[in-house]
Amino acid sequence: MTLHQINPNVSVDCAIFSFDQGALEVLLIERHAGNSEIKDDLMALPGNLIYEDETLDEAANRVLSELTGLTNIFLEQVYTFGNPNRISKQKDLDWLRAIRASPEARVITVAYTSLVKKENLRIQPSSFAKKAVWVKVKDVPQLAFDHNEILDKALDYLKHKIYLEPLGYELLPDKFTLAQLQKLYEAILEDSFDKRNFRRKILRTEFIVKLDEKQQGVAHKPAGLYRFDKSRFHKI
Amino acid sequence: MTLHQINPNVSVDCAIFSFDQGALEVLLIERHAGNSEIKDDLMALPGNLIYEDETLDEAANRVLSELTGLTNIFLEQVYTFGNPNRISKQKDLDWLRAIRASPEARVITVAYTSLVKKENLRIQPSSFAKKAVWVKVKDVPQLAFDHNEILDKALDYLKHKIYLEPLGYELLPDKFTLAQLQKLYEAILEDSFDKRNFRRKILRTEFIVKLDEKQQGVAHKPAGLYRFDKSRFHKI
DNA sequence: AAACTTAGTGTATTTTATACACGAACACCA
DNA sequence: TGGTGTTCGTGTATAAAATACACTAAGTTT
Repeated sequence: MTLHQINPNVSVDCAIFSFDQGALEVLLIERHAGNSEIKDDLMALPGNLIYEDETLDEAANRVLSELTGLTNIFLEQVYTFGNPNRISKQKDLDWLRAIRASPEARVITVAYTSLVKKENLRIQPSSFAKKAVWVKVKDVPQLAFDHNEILDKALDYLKHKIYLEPLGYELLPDKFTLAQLQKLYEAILEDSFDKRNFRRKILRTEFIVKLDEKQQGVAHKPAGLYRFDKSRFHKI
Repeated sequence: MTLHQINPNVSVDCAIFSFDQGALEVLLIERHAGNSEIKDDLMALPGNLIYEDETLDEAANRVLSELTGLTNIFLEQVYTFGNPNRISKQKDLDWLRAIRASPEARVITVAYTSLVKKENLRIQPSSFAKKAVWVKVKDVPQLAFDHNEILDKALDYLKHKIYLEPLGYELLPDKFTLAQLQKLYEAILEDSFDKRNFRRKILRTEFIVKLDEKQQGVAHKPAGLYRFDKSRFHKI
């Protein structure tokens, strides 16, 4: 392992979303400051200082991977937060003193976001993440630093983005029902839609294609399964 | 004047747009490194390192004001650029050595953008800006650092944003014709539209309202003047 | 076989997008 | 003063998209 010099003034934070049982979730870590005695610490978005020799995108991937074990995630930059007093809660100050070489340094942070299919993932916290947990967005508690604000911005970004691209498939299993897809849209946009109109609109696009398969093991009429056709999408 | 500590790792850059004679323009500065002998230097977007005790938004406003004299501009954050080798052109290195305390420091930069009505402005370059000039976006030459890339990103941001809000009025005089507005949309979106359909769409919104006045001094049928009604807009 | 639950579908109406061409108003010039 | 040049300003028909709305079908469970 090579040594890297750390830039004390710039960090990245990642808001990673998944979708489970009709609700949006975000990945949070429980901080763990080695042998310090901080109790009941705040949860946080995975994030850390960047190295001098990596791009911001690379930093986001590395930090996410170090803290949660997630690799090869396509992260997108959302916004940069640089309020000089974004580090002011006592628990944050205590924590920085426990783990940082320059705990007093002003840090501006570049927020990244991504969508993942929870089912495929094995999360393996390490570094200063004691645990990494999925928390329903509706149930997110007070977080470290300005991470609640970062989370809100990432959610706004999602809302805008879903108008431009069919994000759905990034959060759902490879085979999914239209009801699942509709619930996902409803969760992201915090709205609800008419089933017939939603289906018409989705199927008009022609890159959500029907499979010759049905849902299994449900106590009612099974729904047909669909998949996202990437090649058809990229043609447009 | 109070003294401020400079953060050597973080800068802001501003892409300020205006509209004149049917073309989009961007404000560039000619760099001026005191008594150094750099010749034929590259032009740049107005930008500089931030102070430790200001927010990023404040920094963008201050820097813009110091370099160009523009004040009270509503700047919006666009994107953050942090490639470790974004400073690699010889002219940029020479210039940093002439003006910076830590010329070798890695700098990540937060890009901001705004739209201004050129007619109302008096531009007064100072600090290390020898001159500040409006350059047609189509004619922008090679710029310092990664400023061409920043400019492109700001233009993309504009294109997206004009779908969401009627940006037009920020770039046009208070009273304007629909033909001017249409040219503005065409310049930003790099497209052209049917006059009747464009008018219909604009007037449907109800916050572009007709005045009881006509264009003066043109050698043809004078166009009616319109204005943007902010209060009607904010109701929606 | 009846009850339960979600799946899946069609039609009518309104709104928005697109395509397209000509007379009207004014300034200028001969 | 009448003709020329130039941009202004408008209407209609067609297609596409958005919205509102309710019942039968296909399975499982009891």
